[in-house]
Amino acid sequence: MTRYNFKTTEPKWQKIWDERKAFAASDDMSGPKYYVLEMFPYPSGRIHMGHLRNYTLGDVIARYKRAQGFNVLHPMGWDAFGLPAENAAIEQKSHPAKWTYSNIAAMREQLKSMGLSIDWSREFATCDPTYYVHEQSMFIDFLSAGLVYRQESDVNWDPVDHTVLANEQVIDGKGWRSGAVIERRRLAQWFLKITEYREELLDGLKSLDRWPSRVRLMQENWIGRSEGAYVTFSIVGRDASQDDGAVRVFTTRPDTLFGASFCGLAADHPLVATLPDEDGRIAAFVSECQQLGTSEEVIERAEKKGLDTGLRVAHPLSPEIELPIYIANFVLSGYGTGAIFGCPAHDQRDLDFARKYDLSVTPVVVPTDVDPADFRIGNEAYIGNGILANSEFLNGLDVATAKKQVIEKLEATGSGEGAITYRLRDWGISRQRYWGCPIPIIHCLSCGAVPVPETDLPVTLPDDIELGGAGNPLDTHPTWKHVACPDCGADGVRDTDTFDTFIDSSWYFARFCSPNAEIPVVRNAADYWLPVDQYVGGIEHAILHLLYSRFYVRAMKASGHVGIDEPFAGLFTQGMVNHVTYRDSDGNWVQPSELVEDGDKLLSSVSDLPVTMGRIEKMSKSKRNVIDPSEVISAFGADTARWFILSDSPPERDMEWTDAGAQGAFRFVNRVHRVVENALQKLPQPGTPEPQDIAEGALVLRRETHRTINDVTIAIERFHFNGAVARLHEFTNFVHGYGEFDWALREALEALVQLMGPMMPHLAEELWSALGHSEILVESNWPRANDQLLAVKSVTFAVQVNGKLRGTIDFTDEVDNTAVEEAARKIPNVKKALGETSPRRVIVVPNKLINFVL
RNA sequence: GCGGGUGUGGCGGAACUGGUAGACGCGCCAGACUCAAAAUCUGGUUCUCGCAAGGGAGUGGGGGUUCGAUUCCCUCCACCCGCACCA
Repeated sequence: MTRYNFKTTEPKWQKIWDERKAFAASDDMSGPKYYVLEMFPYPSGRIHMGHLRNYTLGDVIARYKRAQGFNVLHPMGWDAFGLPAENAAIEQKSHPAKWTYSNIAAMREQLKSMGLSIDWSREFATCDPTYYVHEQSMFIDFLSAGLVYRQESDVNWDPVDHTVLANEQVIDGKGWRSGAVIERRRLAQWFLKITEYREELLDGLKSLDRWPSRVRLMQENWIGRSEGAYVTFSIVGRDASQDDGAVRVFTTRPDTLFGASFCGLAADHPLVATLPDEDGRIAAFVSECQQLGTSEEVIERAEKKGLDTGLRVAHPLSPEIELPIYIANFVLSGYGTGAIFGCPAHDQRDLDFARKYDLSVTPVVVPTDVDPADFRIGNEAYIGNGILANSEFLNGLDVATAKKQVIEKLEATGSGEGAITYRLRDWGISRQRYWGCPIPIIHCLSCGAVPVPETDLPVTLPDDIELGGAGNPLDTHPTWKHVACPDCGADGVRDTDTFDTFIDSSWYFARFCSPNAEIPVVRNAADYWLPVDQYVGGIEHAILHLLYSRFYVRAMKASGHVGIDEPFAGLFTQGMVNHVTYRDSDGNWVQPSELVEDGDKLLSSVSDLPVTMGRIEKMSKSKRNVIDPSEVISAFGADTARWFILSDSPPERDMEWTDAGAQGAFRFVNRVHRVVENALQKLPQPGTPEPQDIAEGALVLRRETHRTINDVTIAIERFHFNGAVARLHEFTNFVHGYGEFDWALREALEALVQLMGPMMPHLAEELWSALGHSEILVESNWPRANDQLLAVKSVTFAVQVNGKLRGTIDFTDEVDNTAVEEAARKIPNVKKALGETSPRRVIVVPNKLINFVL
């Protein structure tokens, strides 16, 4: 018997699959389809463990569904535009396209070595003009559908490099390359009206029952719908009919209006600029607020601070009450109106603020079981439900009714109205960068922004560019942007921005349905294949990519490109791949490959210093705890890598990559090969009919086989791949003990090989062929469990006294409750525990357990 | 700060709708084979008391519901993730 040689076997089967086009999705659209998609990779140059995990998970599903008889679409492409290519090009004095395409070639080879069941004939890269031409034409479609507009918006501007920076390129307020202090600049940019679909996007989440609930929740929070009211406070001593005569606030708690003790303005609220500021105190406070940063986290965590503007507003419903206006650092300018009224008794931030500035705290909602006269607010705001008090006409009402009535009153007096606001803002898609899809617009002095005519598409990127200089290469290119206006023929200028790369990934799944079509999407192909039945990817895309894509298909539907609302019917979010970290005694990170054993100590081969093991962390270059999947594949084979990544950890959770685990998987690969090879001579020919008489021992094996088929099938359906792996281990151990019962043994081994096929496709193919099959495994059908063999024959009852286990009894056939009780009482241990007393109750759970309650 | 998640042997983890906690793997221990090692095979492995039969404790801590709780409820602790344009 020969040892299994993955080095020759794996490429052999990859070649055979390739030659047979085994994974090409069929054009015959009559049968049931299944579209499996993993998030396509950014071509960084090498695959990492995250890819290995992602594509293994997707491949298990794809292979399983194919065996179940589905017409499976499982494509692969490249999210090929983006900033890293530009950075690499600058560093290597090369061109982003060259870098990108050579990375694609390298990564394609690596992915192929994993043995994925991918239809490579549909591959494309988003940086290819044959892809992005459709993006440009759809942008023009969206423009005519009224889903696009242009507006000034803030960007991070690097005054030294004359360039716009992404947020991640701004470190401590300075440009990452130039080190210059970053300015906020307003540039005219294109926006997609995602807010037009906010209700639908929110509503649609309810239908996505095969999405993780936390992703739905994150999107829900992101959209941030809140019901409340606008309330206008007129400024004492100013003309309320003028813009600067009143403060308009948004509140979700209009019921607490009588508990208001101040108004707060965001630092960049328009009113702030109109305030007299002789001593510069306001300017100083505003700049302090702006330095705080803009993220919600920072603002919410910061100490609540304010500055009294000296202005007073009148309470809209009792004008005799006057409230101070503060500029407050915890008021967000981008949300609501950028102004609030503060009700300290019922909002923690407002309470912290009121205590600091000694403002009044009047409770207006009192818990039902407390006398209003006794209700005091300490250091915690009361945000619960209750009955209104100290609130004139609202007194005695519950919160919901009070909200309704106060809104009616505000509307009647013209000082406010009920409203719904959202946190979601429109999607700014202009990027002042080279390596992206050019925005197909020509700016003309007399005609304005004119779309490039369909016949002139694509607008391609110029190749002769200078990267790394000052400014955007498209803008500084001598000729590229100068073109005639398509409408009037006068001198025009191209839009020199490119699309946000999230646009590229917002419709690629639709393109895979008809990847070579002259139009973006062929309707009947899209109608058949979409939506994606199972999408697999990282949780890091929970909001942006997934929300943009959900919006994008709605926009595509509005312009007739597709007929669906939701792009991804099922979503699976995988966990990260972690690894222990090592540091030497100087604190330098040490790679696993640099470790040397010295007795029971570890040394670094680089520094010769002792090494200690640190935390288990996400693989990252900076912590030097990266394991290269390609090295694993060349050392142990793809099947081992796949098997290990599927075993142990549930796929949605973070997993730890360990060398020992990989070794264990490798041992199992060889063990399965050995177990099957050893049995081969004992087996009857494939296809031998089931014998009439079957020995009791063979029946036991058959029952185990069919239970395994059942368990593994259910485990795969539920994405419990670690459970499927464990079950196959168990079954292999079981089969290994059998040396006879040849017909049943063949049945068992065939099931084993088929069940492990989605996970270890090469070994499974090899053994399937060794078992004498002429057709390849991927063309065989998934095994079916025989219900008769699944039926429970023997059962074990747990016997408890007062919930404590005192013994077990086995029955070879079904029994009734009295028989169980009778048998249970005979167990010596039980007898002892029961003593002379008769139990108060006897609880019997069929086929499970009997419990005597004393 | 707000929102969400996780917590089970030495380790990764299993346990379907409340029903024998620790499947399966790693590691470790013992044995077989071997001149020896590796590989392989067999058995054991939650802690604790006990020679044993058997008992006690045990799923982050505390409390509750129940005949019975890893599972449901309350509360506390620890760690992790998200919170605006980065792929």
